[in-house]
Amino acid sequence: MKVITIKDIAQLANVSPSTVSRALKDHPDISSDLKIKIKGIADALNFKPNSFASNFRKQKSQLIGVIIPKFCNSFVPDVIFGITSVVNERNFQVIILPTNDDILKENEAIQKCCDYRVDGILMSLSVETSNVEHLKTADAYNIPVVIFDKAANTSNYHQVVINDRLMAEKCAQQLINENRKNIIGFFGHENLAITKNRKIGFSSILSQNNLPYSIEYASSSIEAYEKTISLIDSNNIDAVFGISDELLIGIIAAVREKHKLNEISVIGFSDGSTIPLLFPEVSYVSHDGKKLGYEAANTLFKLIDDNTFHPKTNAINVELKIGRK
Amino acid sequence: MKVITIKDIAQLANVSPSTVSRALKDHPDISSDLKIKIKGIADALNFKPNSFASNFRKQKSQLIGVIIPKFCNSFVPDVIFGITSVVNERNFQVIILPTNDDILKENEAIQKCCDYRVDGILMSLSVETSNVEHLKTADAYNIPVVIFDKAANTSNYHQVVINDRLMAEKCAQQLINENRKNIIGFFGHENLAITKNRKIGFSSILSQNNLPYSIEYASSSIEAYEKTISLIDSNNIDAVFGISDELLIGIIAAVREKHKLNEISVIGFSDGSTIPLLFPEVSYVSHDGKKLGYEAANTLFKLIDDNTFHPKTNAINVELKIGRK
DNA sequence: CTGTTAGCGCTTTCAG
DNA sequence: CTGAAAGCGCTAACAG
Repeated sequence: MKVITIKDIAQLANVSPSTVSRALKDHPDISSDLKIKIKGIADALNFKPNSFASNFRKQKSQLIGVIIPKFCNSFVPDVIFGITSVVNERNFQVIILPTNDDILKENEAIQKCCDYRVDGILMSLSVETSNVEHLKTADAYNIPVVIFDKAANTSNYHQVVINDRLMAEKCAQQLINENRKNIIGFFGHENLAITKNRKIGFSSILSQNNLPYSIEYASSSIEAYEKTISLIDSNNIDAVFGISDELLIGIIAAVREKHKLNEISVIGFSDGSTIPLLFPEVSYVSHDGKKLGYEAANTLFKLIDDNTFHPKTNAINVELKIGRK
Repeated sequence: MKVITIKDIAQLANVSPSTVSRALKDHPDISSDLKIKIKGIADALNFKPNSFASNFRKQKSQLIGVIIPKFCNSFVPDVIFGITSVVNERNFQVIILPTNDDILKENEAIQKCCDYRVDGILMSLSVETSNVEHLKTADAYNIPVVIFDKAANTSNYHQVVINDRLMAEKCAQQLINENRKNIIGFFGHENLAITKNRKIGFSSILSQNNLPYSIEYASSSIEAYEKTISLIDSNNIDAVFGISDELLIGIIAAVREKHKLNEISVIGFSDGSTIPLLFPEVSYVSHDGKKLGYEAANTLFKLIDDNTFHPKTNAINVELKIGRK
């Protein structure tokens, strides 16, 4: 079956292609009679404009590039869902480029976005990324960028993050309120601003209160699980903080296996999709990925619509939900 | 900063744009001296071909449309991850179009894929979709389609699914081996082939063995949780089957709250990302989303490369992992 | 081996 | 109010 173009309609209507183009987008210059006629023909033939061609002509792709390290857990998919909702609303499409936490792939992804002439980039940094120099490529193509979630501590780009430090402080404060005395904190990769900021918040409050605590690192559920198991065996811990759903799952698995769910307080950052229903005793900072996605995408569109908009870091509000004991 | 085009390079090299185009893609007609010269200039100017333009010219987008109902859980993201790996490997990009389980949006999504002239469509059906007539649109544009996971029971499209019926049979058989007598099965939306097939498998084995069982439906963790709570209160159930991670989480939460984890056997379909670590006592059919994604994307590329390839439904192998008691 | 030319489908001045 | 013509950046016949 042949795909209909503007030319075909023009021939049938005995007008020029430009007239068809104008009529179909309700250009005021075209008489309403002609509009009706042309639209009738277009409908009859089931004409759909080739958005590829029109975007090419307009030198915009109507594409937003989303660069992420991984799909892990439900947080990232939630963010993507939030982004996609906003982006589709504006009749753009999202292309997703995972970097697998590899800075080389991150570079390639930025380049791909430029090759595809995306109209904007949303990016969450890989653990290997300590500066954002490689985004200069996007600048050269005048593509606006918003960094979300895994951000840089200093950057000249817009950033949408959650208030990591403050919320980690609240977690620590909660453990103090519960009168915990022997606290462990599990964190992710040290390169990431979210690790740094959450660690600062967590540590500072405990130090101020002269409470002993120790810092552990883990990069998977299993690792967090194994470390927690041995910590429970060797120390008399009474509280564990986990920086993400992934680590919390390992921590909880270990605490449950050791039958310590009533004695050890577990707290951390979670999207609230799984843990609260299964373990209502766990307290968590509910970081809603969708909300972050909405915010990041909206910020990007502000930038697309008005490139005089000034770069800033925008922390969205999240809540600490106290577990039921 | 100006974006470099082939023309710029042609001027600097004193050759025609077509020569540049050919030289850059190692066309055998071009002398190697000239190739070196042209590539040198291109590198020096940091030229990157506008893939948008070249795709337009070649009438291909290098885009694969992925139409999914939701992002829920980690299964779908895993599938997308699998798809993206294969697709990126081939230098294509993925665009994701969520339908939110709405058949109207599904229609729109198909149309969007056509508008964007994607080179292939991977699609998982919405719960509202009972036939695949609307895919005719894609046929009209000669866009190959592969349906994955949430498939139609009869269709003329390629399908990549897991062997739902067989694996549900194995689950039922496992409960029989465990000598369970009072079994509940939780299923999702009745429209979906995966529900139908898993229900048939589950029911047939239990019926054959003259075991009583009852069928429940739930569309969220909470619903499964609430129904399980009241079933435990009112019946003397000793086993619960759940069709997905989402339902299993609700079921497990209820069983745990009622302190019945040792008495009630829980079994179902899961991606194995969360449940096994937290609840090693649960048996599950490990349906690996990545594998499904790889398979679906590879099938699509076979179709793109060779459109004489015949439609068929391809069930990938999965495994039942028995929980530790 | 290299250049000329036309054109992918659409939009948008410019001219009438 | 409508048409003619140019062009987005690249590719590929065709010609030499």
